[in-house]
Amino acid sequence: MTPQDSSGPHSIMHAFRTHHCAALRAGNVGETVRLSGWIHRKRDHGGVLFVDLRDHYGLTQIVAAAGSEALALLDSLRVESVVTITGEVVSRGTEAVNPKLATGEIEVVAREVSVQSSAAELPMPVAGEAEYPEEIRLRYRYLDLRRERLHRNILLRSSVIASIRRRMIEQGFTEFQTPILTASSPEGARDYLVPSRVHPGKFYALPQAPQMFKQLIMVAGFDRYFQIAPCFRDEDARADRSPGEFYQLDFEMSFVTQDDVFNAIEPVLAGLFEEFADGRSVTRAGEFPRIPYREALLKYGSDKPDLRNPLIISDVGEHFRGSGFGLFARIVEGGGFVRAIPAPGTAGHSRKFFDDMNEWARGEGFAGLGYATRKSGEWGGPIAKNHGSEGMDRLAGAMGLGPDDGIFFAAGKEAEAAKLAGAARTRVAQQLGLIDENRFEFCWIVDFPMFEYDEEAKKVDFSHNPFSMPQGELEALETKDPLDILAWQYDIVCNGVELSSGAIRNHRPDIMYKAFEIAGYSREEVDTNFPGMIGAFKYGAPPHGGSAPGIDRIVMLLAGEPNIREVVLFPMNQRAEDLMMNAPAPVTQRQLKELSIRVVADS
RNA sequence: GCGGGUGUAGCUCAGUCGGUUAGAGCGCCGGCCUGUCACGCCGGAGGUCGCGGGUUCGAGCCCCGUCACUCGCGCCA
Repeated sequence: MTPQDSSGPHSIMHAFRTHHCAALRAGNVGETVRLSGWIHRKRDHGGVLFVDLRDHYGLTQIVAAAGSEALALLDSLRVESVVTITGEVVSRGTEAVNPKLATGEIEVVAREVSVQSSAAELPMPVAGEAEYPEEIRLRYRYLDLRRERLHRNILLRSSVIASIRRRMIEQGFTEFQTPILTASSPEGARDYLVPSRVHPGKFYALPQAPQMFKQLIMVAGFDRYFQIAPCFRDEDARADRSPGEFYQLDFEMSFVTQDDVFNAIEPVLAGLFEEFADGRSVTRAGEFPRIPYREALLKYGSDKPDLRNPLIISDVGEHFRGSGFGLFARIVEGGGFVRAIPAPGTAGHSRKFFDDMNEWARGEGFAGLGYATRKSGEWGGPIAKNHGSEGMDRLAGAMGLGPDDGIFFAAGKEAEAAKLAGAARTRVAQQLGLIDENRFEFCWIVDFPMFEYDEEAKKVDFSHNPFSMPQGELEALETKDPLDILAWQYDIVCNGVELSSGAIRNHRPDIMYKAFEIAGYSREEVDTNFPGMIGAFKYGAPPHGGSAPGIDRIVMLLAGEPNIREVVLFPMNQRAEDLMMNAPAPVTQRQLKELSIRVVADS
């Protein structure tokens, strides 16, 4: 660690420390050492004062003896003051050993104390694990970051990024940097704009992702690009989505099929997660399940299914056609859907359990969640009563349920039924404790539809990424119903968290013009909006594809944190404000004038 | 933009049916204590009950509005 470690007590003392605060052991007893750090806790016994001294590495107990100058000085300092302590390492003796501390066998008797910086009364304590309001945590982020949990998360993040770089390079990838000041893209999320001084009235945009650039890197003849890439999107926050900015493991490969991309990245992700799994199991590389988009919506009610959840949704509408349960019969006959979610082993659950689920569904904005109870094969609840035991038996048989398994029902138009069924599947599994927290379950969602019908605009539009290669290429675009065309597009999902979406790109101008034509865009519009890319593709572009797993979400999963702010050093709040730096903030008239900007007061 | 939750001491929270002077723990300040490690003990300071309005003899509590934080929906090619 330091040159003094091996050279004994008579070496030249460093100004601040000979050891860090997790270094000293029984073997150092008798040495004179110097430590620097924060006063983590003080325990004043009158005749003797204990101080836990903390730095980046850990804690060491300092003792100040009765009547010493050290005691008087330390006693006068508040916790979180920064001090340098010089003193002798002594053994604690068997009774006083603290097994919870790496340095618990020893303590340092303070002979000399110098104050580097004294701390004012704290707005939030550093020691301990109590919860504090987000606003205070963000405003005093440097204090929050001193706390053990956050400190550990940020170090984990650093280790994860280092591991990713190593693994990507091992897979033959090369890291490149792409521009931060670039052009606004008409598709996608709202951009962050940056005004141009030299070009009044014109704006740069911060990249939502280096999408265009990485494709151009492939056109430029490089192969296997990656970047730990900052991305900027002006979208509202979620627990797993930072407002403003986030980082992606952005990568792209040339001359690849979808399988080639999967084969390249599965070992990176599986290896990374195994490295930091800390005892939790991880889906093995080469064994990530591939679930078609439509199947995911049916079986899991979501395009980002949590495969730790064993419940599978069934489409049971046909069972209710002409049924005595009129509500479902009418929904099915009107072209709607009924989806069933198993509630295994709920024979002993109270009526309240089922009613509470219905209440929850209403609270989420749905019409309601139906249910049928079952105990030793006997059905209960209004749906079963009206539908009849025989019909219920057939339905449960088709779902493969046992005599003590209840059922929840989500009914409505296709999208609504799927969404409710998916939310209910998650909720039921949580309530019944069916989700194993000690697993990382990866899957690919594949075969996304290329187009969808936009009800609002009354036209066919791209359903996800307009630059994906349609399956069947030009022939499919020219011969198939657009709504039946699938794209070479895929998402990586882990434990119900969407880590990324990616695609085999459309590298052929003729196919691109045709795809945009189906979505109602002219050749001229394509040329105007995407000049860099469409222009480049005219001079020989390799088939290529890639993806971009979110770094923040990966660290969140590995750290077991429910909120992305816990794995970001200096996050913004939900309204995209940095409370510590006070951003965004007004700027001077002079700055605005230089940029030819006039701010108009709004409403 | 919309919906749910929260808002009482620096921090975490309690506060009964609307009732007299709003409490506790931590922290802070003062004092005591030589083996603690979430040290302990005694004492003290500290409150616009988010803000505004209303109902009432009386509001931390009820009503209306508003603000802040947060979770979700929309949004996120």
